[in-house]
Amino acid sequence: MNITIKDVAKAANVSVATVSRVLNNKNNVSQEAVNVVNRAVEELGYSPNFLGRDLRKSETKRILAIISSTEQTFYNDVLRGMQDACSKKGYDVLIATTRNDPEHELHLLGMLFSRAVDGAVLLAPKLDSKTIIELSRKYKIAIGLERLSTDGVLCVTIDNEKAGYDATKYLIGKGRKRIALITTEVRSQSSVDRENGYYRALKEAGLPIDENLIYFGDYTSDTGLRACELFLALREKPDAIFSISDTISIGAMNCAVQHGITIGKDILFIGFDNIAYSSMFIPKLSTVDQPCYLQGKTVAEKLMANISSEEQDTGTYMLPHTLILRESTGD
Amino acid sequence: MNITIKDVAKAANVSVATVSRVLNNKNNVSQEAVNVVNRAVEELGYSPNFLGRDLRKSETKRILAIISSTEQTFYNDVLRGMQDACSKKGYDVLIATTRNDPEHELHLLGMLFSRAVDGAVLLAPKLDSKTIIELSRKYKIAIGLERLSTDGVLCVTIDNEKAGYDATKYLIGKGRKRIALITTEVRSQSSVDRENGYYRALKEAGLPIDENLIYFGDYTSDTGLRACELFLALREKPDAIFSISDTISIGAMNCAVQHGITIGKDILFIGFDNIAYSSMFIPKLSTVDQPCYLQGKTVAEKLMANISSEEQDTGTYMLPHTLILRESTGD
DNA sequence: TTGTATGCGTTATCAC
DNA sequence: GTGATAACGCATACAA
Repeated sequence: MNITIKDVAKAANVSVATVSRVLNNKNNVSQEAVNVVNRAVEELGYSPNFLGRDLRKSETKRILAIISSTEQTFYNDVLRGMQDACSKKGYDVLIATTRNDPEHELHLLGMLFSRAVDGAVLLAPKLDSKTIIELSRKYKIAIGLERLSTDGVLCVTIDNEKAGYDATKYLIGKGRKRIALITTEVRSQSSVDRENGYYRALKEAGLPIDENLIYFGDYTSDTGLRACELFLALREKPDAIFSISDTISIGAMNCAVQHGITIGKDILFIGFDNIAYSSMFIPKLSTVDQPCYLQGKTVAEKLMANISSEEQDTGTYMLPHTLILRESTGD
Repeated sequence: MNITIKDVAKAANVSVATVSRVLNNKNNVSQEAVNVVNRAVEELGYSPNFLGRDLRKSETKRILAIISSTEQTFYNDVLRGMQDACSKKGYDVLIATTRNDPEHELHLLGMLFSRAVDGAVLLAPKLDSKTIIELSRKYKIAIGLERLSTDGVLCVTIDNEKAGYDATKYLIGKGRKRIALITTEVRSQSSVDRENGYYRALKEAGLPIDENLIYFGDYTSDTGLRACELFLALREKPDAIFSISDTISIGAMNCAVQHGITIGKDILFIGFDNIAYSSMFIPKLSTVDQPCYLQGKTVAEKLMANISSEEQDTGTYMLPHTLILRESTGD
């Protein structure tokens, strides 16, 4: 049998109401009551049951961060940003992983529907836009590191199109003419945006778009390996490779090194995300840095604002990115 | 105002009890009731409030995995193992990060005390053994990837002492005489165990223990960099470096490469954890593989068993590790 | 098969 | 300043 507020009340010889008041630091209690209750709490080893409290208050002070998996190291900073923002307002952050299964993502959102959390941040939504927008009308949902193709739900992200453009344009500026792209089969908006930036830069420079130089895979280093292997088998090899994630780039560079390619000279590489390992790899990888911490902090703040307000902010916010130049582009 | 089971009952013209029965797939309901209730649920867009359900049932079917941060990529497999085991039994896994703050770890355990979750797995406990054992008498707690110096709480780990011994002995077998160790200042039992294995192997081979060859830092690649820098400044440099984590090793190898050292010949490297990047680094890193997925699966299974049983399993279980040999040891 | 009534542990609203 | 007591949303024992 668990110890409840009733037991404490009995032990302290006061009513449950008084115990509750003491526990919640209300000001309309006598010092004596505070003392006697605290002593009873201590003696009984009581800790309040939040299920009762949450039920009564209809809030949990918890928000859920839904990520694909913890393998993507850059989530770490995003989550740190969320936690910092949340703890400031008395919220806790819980994390759950979808493993890229839209169905499981929906299952996790069940925690939101069933009020086990007050809100949810989708950091790699696999559900379709329509479903998400539908849900966000009823529940407190925000999207981080990503945006929807259509408007209608709070998003905090970067301008991925511009980022893809910047990276590609930089390679063009280095005199590169055959710039390959490694992207994902999954049509996440961020991937599509980065691709579009790549296309725009090529077009602007009057360079042709060569389908042989575009590879569709997943976010793993294996994809990088396979893509690079294919590229190097071409009669006309690429002189630069832009990948939409650092992990892919690292796989691709691995392959290039094995083929005796001199990275930063024969072929330039640019990745995306600026993960910790990107600067530990030899040679160091040039990449696009997105402000992970800031995006996490911002999306959490805006979500909490939505939670405690009637009017809902459904805007899309784009934070600034930065091109980081290292050895893999000869810098 | 939220839609509750009452609203559904009213709309379906049945009692709340019947609605509840339908929702929980009880068999003692007529097909007609099922139909009418489901239609009402659909129409109203009702989804049950778990706070009520959980409170009533005194269980949440959720367990909490407490990790230091999501930056440690090997947690991914551990969590996958936990999730697979849990979903099989209808449990959800929530993740929360301590950021290496024992106080915050205690705060997170508050979710357990307050019954927001049914159990918790500590994957990098920073709290002292006494506190943990104390708590585990009252709450369902298990420890994964780690053990306590004393007995008293369910642990699933590997034999870290043996693993440290195996790694060091392998280096000795390669003819190495000056084997350095990079470990952590934090006295986690796993670190201490790995160190002790290192000492035992040296002693057994009649090699002296040289304090200049032992560096205490944290789990980051920066620690590896700094340690290696110091080692290379010694008059008598090491001919092998064993680190208690791959991330450290990668930092150390980075430093070695910068100094023109030939890895796998001048100096051999062995890491720990077999993270994905260890085989992507050039040269590929030899390491100790610990069965992350299996440890996660096992600890979750045993914790759930404890949750649904009177008698508590407080044993320590050690799963087998493997030495993975790659280029950094000249293999 | 169904409905009524009770209680899970807490907070909030009263009256005192 | 304090104590009864009524909610919160749900599941279930019991009665019908």
